[in-house]
Amino acid sequence: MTDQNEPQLTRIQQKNRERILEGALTAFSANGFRGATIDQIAEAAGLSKPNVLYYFGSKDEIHKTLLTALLDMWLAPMLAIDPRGDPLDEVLDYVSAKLRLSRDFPRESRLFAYEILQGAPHLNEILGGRLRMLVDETVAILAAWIDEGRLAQVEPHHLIFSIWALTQHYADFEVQVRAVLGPGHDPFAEAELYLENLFRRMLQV
Amino acid sequence: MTDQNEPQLTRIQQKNRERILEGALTAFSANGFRGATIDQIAEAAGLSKPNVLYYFGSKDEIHKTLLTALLDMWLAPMLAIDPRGDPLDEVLDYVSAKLRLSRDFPRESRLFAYEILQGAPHLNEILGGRLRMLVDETVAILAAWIDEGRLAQVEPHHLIFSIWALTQHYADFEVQVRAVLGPGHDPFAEAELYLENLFRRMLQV
DNA sequence: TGAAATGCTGACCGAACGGTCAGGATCAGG
DNA sequence: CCTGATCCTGACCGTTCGGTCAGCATTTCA
Repeated sequence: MTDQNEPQLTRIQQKNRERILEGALTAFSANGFRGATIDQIAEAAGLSKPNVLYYFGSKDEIHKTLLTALLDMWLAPMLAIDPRGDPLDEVLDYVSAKLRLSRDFPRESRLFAYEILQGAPHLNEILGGRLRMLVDETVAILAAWIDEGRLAQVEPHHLIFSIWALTQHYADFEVQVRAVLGPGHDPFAEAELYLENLFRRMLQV
Repeated sequence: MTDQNEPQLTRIQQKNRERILEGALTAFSANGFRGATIDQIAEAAGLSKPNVLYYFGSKDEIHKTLLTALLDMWLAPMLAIDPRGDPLDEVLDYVSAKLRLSRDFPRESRLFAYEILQGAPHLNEILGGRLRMLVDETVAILAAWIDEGRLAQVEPHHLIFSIWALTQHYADFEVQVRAVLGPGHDPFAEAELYLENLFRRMLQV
């Protein structure tokens, strides 16, 4: 039972669609949806503009495809939280994993940031649907831990928000972070230490 | 010695420039620089497009004027940190003030977010210049407090980043926050409690 | 090997956009 | 009331952009 949603793509289709999405990720994350042009995407992908539109019907479709394809990667670390694990370790692992995503996939982070800033025109139903359900499950786990006295009393929704905010900040506002720190700093390495300290202090009972 | 940088504006100039900046703030914060059009700005300001360009030479000039005019408001709470005050109170007051800015001026917050995401093309020299100096001063205050044992040992730069990240998140990602929380929540009121708790736990010695 | 399917492109289109300009309306103040 | 400065606009311009299309090239597979 392999995934047959997109009925078999040819070798060329597979390669070129991938190239386009890769180029589009660079373009969209650098300039936002309206700021990026199909020509930019085409050049980054090494294809002609009409050829890009041969594989994806419109600029919008490329954008939508990118966003939905990336959502899973973005949400995966939250799913990895194990209700049977040690509460503090689980949260700290989540923070660490999310920070690594920011470090290794800043373009993806910025893509989402643009989308949410814009008012999430493409993700609106997902935010209030799948994402909200996923968060609710995680909130339930956290609430149980707190009830059992294994985690300090904090509001679980906002705990999650704070993890998102703090980790994504280092990708989305990287320019600012680097400018303020000046040269000779490794923002992500420092953030790792700082955030572990922060959440440890806040969540230890 | 009144501020005479802009040699006296007429009554009409003053009113219309203000209208344009107000309309531009709405347009830019909703769609980003490239996403906003001069026509949109003109309509929001209740003026014709050529008239907008009569007061500001270009779209870019409007944007730049907005950004620099807003910077002071945005940085003011950090300047209000008093080295002679109680360390924890001072930090918590700063957090609270910054969160109020997010609540009351979300458009301004989003405007900056777009600018930084873009790579800060208009603010680059400010980020590494005035902002960095301002942060360095605040860092010095925080470091002194930490040295004196009046604040827990945390890296001051990243403390400031975390305040920015956590407070701005509620303005910039408001759509996501509301979607995940669902109806019947007051994100900012909850955030106030949560963040005070967070920073109190983290910073108390 | 040949023909059908797939892949690709140059040229082009219409709309949107930033910006200009000539000239008319309005206002300030002597 | 007159005049010069300020204010405002319709019409227009060149460019950019998303998207189309006719037709040629290449690949696939029987």
